[in-house]
Amino acid sequence: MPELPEVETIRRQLAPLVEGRRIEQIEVLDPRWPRPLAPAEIESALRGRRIETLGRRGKYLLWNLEGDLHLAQHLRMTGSVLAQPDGEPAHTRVRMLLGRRAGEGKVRLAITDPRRFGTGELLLGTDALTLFLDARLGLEPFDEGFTWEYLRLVMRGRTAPIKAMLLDQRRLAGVGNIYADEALFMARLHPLRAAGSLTRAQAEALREGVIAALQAGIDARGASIDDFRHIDGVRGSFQDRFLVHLRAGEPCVRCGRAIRKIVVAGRGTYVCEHCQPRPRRRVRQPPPEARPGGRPARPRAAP
DNA sequence: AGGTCGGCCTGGCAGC
DNA sequence: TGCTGCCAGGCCGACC
Repeated sequence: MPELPEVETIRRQLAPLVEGRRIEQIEVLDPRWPRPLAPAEIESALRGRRIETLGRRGKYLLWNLEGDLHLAQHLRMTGSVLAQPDGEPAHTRVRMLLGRRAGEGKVRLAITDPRRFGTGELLLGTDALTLFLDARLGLEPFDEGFTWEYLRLVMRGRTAPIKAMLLDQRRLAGVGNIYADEALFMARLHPLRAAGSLTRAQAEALREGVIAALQAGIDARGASIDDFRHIDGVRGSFQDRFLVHLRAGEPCVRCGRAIRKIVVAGRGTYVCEHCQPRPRRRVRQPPPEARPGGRPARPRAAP
């Protein structure tokens, strides 16, 4: 499923192909894709516009168009963007024809999405785009502001499992199920650990694990478990380098013990319970140095 | 108000 | 073999 590394891979491949071209034709075949707009509405808004830049924020692919118009595309679970496909790919939801650039031919694009969870939202103006994104997304993991302090700040007081917090896009943008498992393994943290219980050293390890897992995913041009494809239909290779994800029963690369599959936050979760020891109690109080500002303890309700 | 769960959606596959 | 039904999960809204 496209997470930050997969969307970034698409962006890097697609940007040099589409930037500077005009959307000559667009057909939105799935009425759910542009909601709340109707296909005809989004088609007429996009037709004839020049694509200035292709960006990314979290798992959103951002088509920045002339006239300060922005298309925030989300691939959700099974979306792909294919360039110059042979014929009509299966499950095509959007077709585009991009105009010529100096000395080059036109470019055909197909947005495919078997499960039809993907969306394309239209935003008029940079302010509207920023508002839209910031309401949904926390810091970018590669932003210099993503420090162990930030991590502990957004986790402070939380009793939900650390994995649930990593998957919460409003706290940290771009991490999904694959990279959460990989990052927690790298940091030697059990996914069920209460998010607010991390020590400074553990928060530092988690920050490094998140960045290392995402960078490894980008370097391998994403993970193709089933549906994710590059814009030329080629698969990514990160699925061959998973440390724990989808490796239930296989030996841990560090200790050799069998990796287990459990369910955390309703998601299939892979863990080495030797390297990532399971927490003893549900809630663990953070150590005193974990409470910057000395936030007073919340009074207990009378029984 | 934090935390959990169901719905969206369809291909793939286990089980009968 | 062919059918049924369950599972996968990012995100959002409903509910406790």
